[in-house]
Amino acid sequence: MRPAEELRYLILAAQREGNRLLGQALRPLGITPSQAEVIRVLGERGPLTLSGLGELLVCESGNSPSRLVDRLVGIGLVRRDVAAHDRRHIDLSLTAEGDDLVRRIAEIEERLHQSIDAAAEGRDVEQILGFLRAFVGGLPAGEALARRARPEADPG
Amino acid sequence: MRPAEELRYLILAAQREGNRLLGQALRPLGITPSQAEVIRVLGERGPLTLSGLGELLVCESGNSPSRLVDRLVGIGLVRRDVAAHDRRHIDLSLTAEGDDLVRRIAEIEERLHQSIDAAAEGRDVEQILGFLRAFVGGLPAGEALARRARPEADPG
DNA sequence: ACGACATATATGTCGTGTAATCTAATGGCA
DNA sequence: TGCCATTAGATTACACGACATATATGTCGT
Repeated sequence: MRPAEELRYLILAAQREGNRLLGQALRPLGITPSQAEVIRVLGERGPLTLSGLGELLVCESGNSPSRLVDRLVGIGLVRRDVAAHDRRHIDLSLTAEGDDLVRRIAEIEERLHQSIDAAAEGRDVEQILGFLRAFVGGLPAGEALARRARPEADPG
Repeated sequence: MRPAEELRYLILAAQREGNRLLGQALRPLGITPSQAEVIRVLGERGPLTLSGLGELLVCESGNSPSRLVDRLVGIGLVRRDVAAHDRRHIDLSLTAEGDDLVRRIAEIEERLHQSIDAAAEGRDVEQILGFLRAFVGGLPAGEALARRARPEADPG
């Protein structure tokens, strides 16, 4: 198997296993990894419109994250209000209950990040970051992440 | 954003965008990326039982890939026969039509691999491979890939 | 009023994880 | 030998996520 193919499958495997581990860790909170991403983004950048949120999410890159948000509204973690100045827009913000989760999510994610650090131990992380940034650069999910990780550089 | 977190999201972004690109490229063949993985594995290692196939798939890690295979049987690319010696087992093999697809899939994947090579240009691929292998080592999807990439080392 | 465009929602298909269930084979034991 | 519990393999149901597409609705320029 040529290196590029192994790399492709390794990325698939890492994403799937990481998501599975995170899902198990988040289960006591009653939310999924994608839902946790929404809550964390709203906690840091909220309030946002639906499409504004979509531009910051790595999951659910292409479309508006309507259904994802619907479930969070359904379980009382997110509030959605029609914007006064433009009724096409939806203002999304965390409820008090959602706000409480932000910190607990961050703690759970931190444990995952520590296992990532362990795998990166003794390796040149810049090589890895550079490769992945080059691959996703210009693509929707990559741009969303760039807006999250380097918000000042956002020309939009 | 700390490096481990960016790494996590970069892996998510790369997997999603790569899968999206591959899905578009495979669309003319009428199959999805996961289905393509099944066909390539059956082409190289078939015939296999359902659980034997499951042990070689990076997608669909935990369970038997019944549903995935069902769709391939439905569109006439895979044949399933109950094993004579043990009726719990299912023997899976490619139909002639499925066999024809193996090469065309390989060609499409090759173009994706070239864009992976482009992103890896000038970078130490061993650093990247090492990190990802360490992260998924011991986890189901990582083991499946190890059996694929390094079949001789499979201890059974 | 009309059309172009942006925004929001709805839907269909597929993929994936979990868990429960079904069936077939196996092994222990009277 | 016959019975039963256990194990293995496969299937199914449910929920969520993701991509593509279609549709409805609102805003703005003309």
